[in-house]
Amino acid sequence: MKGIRQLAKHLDISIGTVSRALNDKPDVNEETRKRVLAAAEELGYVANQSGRSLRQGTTNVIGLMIEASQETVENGDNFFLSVTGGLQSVFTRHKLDLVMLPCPSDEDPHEYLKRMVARRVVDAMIISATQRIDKRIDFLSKAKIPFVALGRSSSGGNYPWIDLDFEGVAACAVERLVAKGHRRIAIAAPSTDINLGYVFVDAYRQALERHGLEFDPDLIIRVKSSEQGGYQAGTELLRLKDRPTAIILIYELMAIGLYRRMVEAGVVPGRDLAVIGFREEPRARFLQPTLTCFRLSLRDLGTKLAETLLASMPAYSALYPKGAQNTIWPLELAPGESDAFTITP
Amino acid sequence: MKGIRQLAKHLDISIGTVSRALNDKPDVNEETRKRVLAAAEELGYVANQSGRSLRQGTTNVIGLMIEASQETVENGDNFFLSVTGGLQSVFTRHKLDLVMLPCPSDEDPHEYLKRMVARRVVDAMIISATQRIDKRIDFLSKAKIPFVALGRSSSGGNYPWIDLDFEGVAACAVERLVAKGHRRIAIAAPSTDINLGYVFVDAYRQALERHGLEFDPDLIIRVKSSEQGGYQAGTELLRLKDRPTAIILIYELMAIGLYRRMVEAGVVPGRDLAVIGFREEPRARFLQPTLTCFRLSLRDLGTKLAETLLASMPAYSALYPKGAQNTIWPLELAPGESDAFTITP
DNA sequence: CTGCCATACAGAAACGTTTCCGAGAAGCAC
DNA sequence: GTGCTTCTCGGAAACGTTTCTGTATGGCAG
Repeated sequence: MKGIRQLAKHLDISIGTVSRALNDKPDVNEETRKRVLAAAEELGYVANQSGRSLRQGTTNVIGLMIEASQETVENGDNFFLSVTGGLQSVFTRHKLDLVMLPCPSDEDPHEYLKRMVARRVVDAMIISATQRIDKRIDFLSKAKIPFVALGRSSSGGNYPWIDLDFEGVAACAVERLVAKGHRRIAIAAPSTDINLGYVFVDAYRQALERHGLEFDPDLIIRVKSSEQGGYQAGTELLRLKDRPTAIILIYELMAIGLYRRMVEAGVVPGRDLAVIGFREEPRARFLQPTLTCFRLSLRDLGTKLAETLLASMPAYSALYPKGAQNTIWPLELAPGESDAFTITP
Repeated sequence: MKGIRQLAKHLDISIGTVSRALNDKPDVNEETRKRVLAAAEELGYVANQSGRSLRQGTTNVIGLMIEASQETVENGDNFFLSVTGGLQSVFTRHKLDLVMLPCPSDEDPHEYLKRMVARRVVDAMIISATQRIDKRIDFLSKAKIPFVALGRSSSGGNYPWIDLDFEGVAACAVERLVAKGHRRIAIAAPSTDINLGYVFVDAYRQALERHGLEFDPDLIIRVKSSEQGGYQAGTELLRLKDRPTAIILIYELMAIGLYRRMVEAGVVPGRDLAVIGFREEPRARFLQPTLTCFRLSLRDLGTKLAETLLASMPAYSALYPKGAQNTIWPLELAPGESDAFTITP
């Protein structure tokens, strides 16, 4: 005989009363409640989660699914750790715990998700790295499991998501460069398999057209989102005839590699080539000349994710009014020296 | 009425038999088992984890605790994701699931651990970023919760841990440099608060003494384990009178910053200064000249961690014989060009 | 036919918790 | 005294699963 029963016997009180006392339910004398709390503290009693979950049909655990994709591992940034900080700042207010669920690389992410959800180990899910067509979204919608996605997708119709403001960033970057007289603006981006590689480049194209500039497919340099990719992008850039005078990097870590390649070729970033990076990256912060880039708080993004998720959960939706369930997350321009290069006609 | 009961009714069989069929227990006709499995697949039945945990007293979940500590953040996500790959390769064989438990930065890691364990949400724990004195280890030992630690500690007496072979690496690096004629060998390391900053430098000192070289405290450059730290280390190095001819970097990411500082000063790594990095880091892989460093497979480290843990769990110890429960994980020298610089007397 | 074993299944208890239902006691108005 | 709340608590059911115990069946030896 363990658990709440022992605690009840120790207090000579029924287990029902003990349970109500511990869970801040009414129908329990204030003095009794104090006695119970004191005894629980003294005996180190903590409710068994399995029993509670079984009875309540809820686990009070939110899952953050993580794919150990090639890209994630290679980039090796603190993306998830930073986001979890924001998530937890919200969840702890509601006694919800966050667990990160790493999908084994040899298991289909969709199957993994199904397994985790079917076993009822979490109440709700946060998924990221969404594909343009993502079976997980269809599944979660149909199974009526509360979830929120970091990233848009064409799947599933209307569902809660948050995504970065690629359009805004691309427009801002292009406008800034055009204002400095640039006409041939290259862009380094990953392949179109990845949603970002598609959406961002499309936004770039639209921005160009708004400024009456022709869209030259040669100026799209498809490389990996890494330092090495940046180095390769530099090589590609140097090879282009009628060389561009500016380049937009879709992932800022590329800047480190690009700088290296430029220095090797005697091209000085900021003086001979304007460079703008997309997302702020701590490791690129010490570059000289400093990089013009777009900044966002991953922690704040995390809190917004959490709030969006809770708003979609019946038990919490009262506290987090169900406004727009989709958010385009804005980024802030952080001007640096890397795009100082100005074309004077 | 849901779950196994519905499945049993659908098959017109008792729930006991269904349960045994699903769990590969004896006392069930082979044909019946097939029928049950087929029906479960058809109806999409998956056992509710709460019910199962409650009955069995076991959750089949292993927790990997993650602290958003200084060191962790610098390592980045890829460190843990690589390790989880190895962990899961073992766990999946036993139908164990891995969850990562990120300790909120505003909660005491020890309290967080206690909470997770007391609620019986995991059967066992993997902890990392161990402190020289670590309350978690004492707690887990006393509570008889199976666990394994990545990193040594002075706490808790005899407990299962795995740690990297700092001594071996320091000895090998020093020996290699001494053989090339170097006499003044600097080392860039984090502060002694971090276990690594203490143990590694101590091993370096011992290695020097074995070769009859004097230990000069000025040659210990205390910087952060980051690119920026490497850059600072470069500045410090250049300032030293009787400048060292070689430097050992305790974290390879420093090399990127160090290289930059050296190039700025007209010092060519590998030609004018010998450089050896401690741990291989994908982000530093493209450096020129290539870095001499020590390599380890994080994935293999993960499998060893998992095996060590399972060996300490009664339910699995038969399969993973309890050998030495402590492992000094060896690293492999990956020779590059960065330490080609040789002193000829 | 009896006795005995092995096989295959049904039935029920148990895991620890929450929550529903009912009831005793006390207070108050009539 | 009766009737009606209000407060506090005890008892028991329920959550979904695993596992223990019992039992019917059939085969086989005696």
